Amino acid sequence: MKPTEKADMKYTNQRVEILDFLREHEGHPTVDDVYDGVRKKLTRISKATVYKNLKFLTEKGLLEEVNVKGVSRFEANFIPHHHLICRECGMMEDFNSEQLLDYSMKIAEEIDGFTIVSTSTNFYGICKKCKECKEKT
Amino acid sequence: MKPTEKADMKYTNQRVEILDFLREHEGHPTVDDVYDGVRKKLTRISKATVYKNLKFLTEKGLLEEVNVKGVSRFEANFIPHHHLICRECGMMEDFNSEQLLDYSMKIAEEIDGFTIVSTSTNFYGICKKCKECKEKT
DNA sequence: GTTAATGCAAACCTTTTGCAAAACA
DNA sequence: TGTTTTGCAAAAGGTTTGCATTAAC
Repeated sequence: MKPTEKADMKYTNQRVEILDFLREHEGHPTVDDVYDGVRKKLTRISKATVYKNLKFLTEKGLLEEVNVKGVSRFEANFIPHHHLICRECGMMEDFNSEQLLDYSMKIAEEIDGFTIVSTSTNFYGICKKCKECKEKT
Repeated sequence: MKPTEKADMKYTNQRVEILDFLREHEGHPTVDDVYDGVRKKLTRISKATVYKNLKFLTEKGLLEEVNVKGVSRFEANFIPHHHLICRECGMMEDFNSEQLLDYSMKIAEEIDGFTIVSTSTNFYGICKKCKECKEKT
């Protein structure tokens, strides 16, 4: 937990560990991933606490939430980026393109009646693994 | 139901009504929206049937599924497009930009190990309604 | 000391599943 | 007729909530 980010909230062990976990794991962890990870340090933490904190921290703007196939995933990454999403297995990977961000935001500026804060492009397709699997059959 | 689209499947009343409903309602209906809509014509349809068909039709490629705030929404719109999503109320609106699609697909072609089929950019922000609401307080 | 957060269990909501009956091709 | 689909109810996730206890400030 960096001292620079003193948001208006109580810094409980649970909250700090959840934030730290997400900052150390970039792979879009699910709630269960966070729960399992944090439980290694705080063995008595409850899943409800994880849920409550993930929601709280998302509302505070400290986390981003994405939903793939009905499951919430979280990230503490503040650099805007895009996603590669596999239509087969739901696998999700970050993908960076400064150009595309710039381009999207330029288009966003021209939209009326909607104040755009951020953009994110999802690239849907088939990942290497699933493609190889399919070719075998 | 257009006769041009004879996919390899049985055309039950339920299935046809679900497809027709989605073709007539462009506002990203939820499962419940579809259920309520279709039930006006087929009063005895079950929600399980709606679920099964939405999944089936999505796998057949006749529908697109998007997930906002943990709830699935469906569309029968085959023209690729983008979305304006309100961070406050979850409201979702279509947004078209041929330029952005072209640009994204051009970038997609350069991605290794992932076969990109389509792209979709989400513009996150605050809709007019929510903005006015917030300004009042 | 006051306020906010935790942990537990129960509740909730969305989605899936199993299976006998019915509908389609 | 053979196969797929339906409808019902039950189950299975994922997520939220209520409330007494505990921790933070």
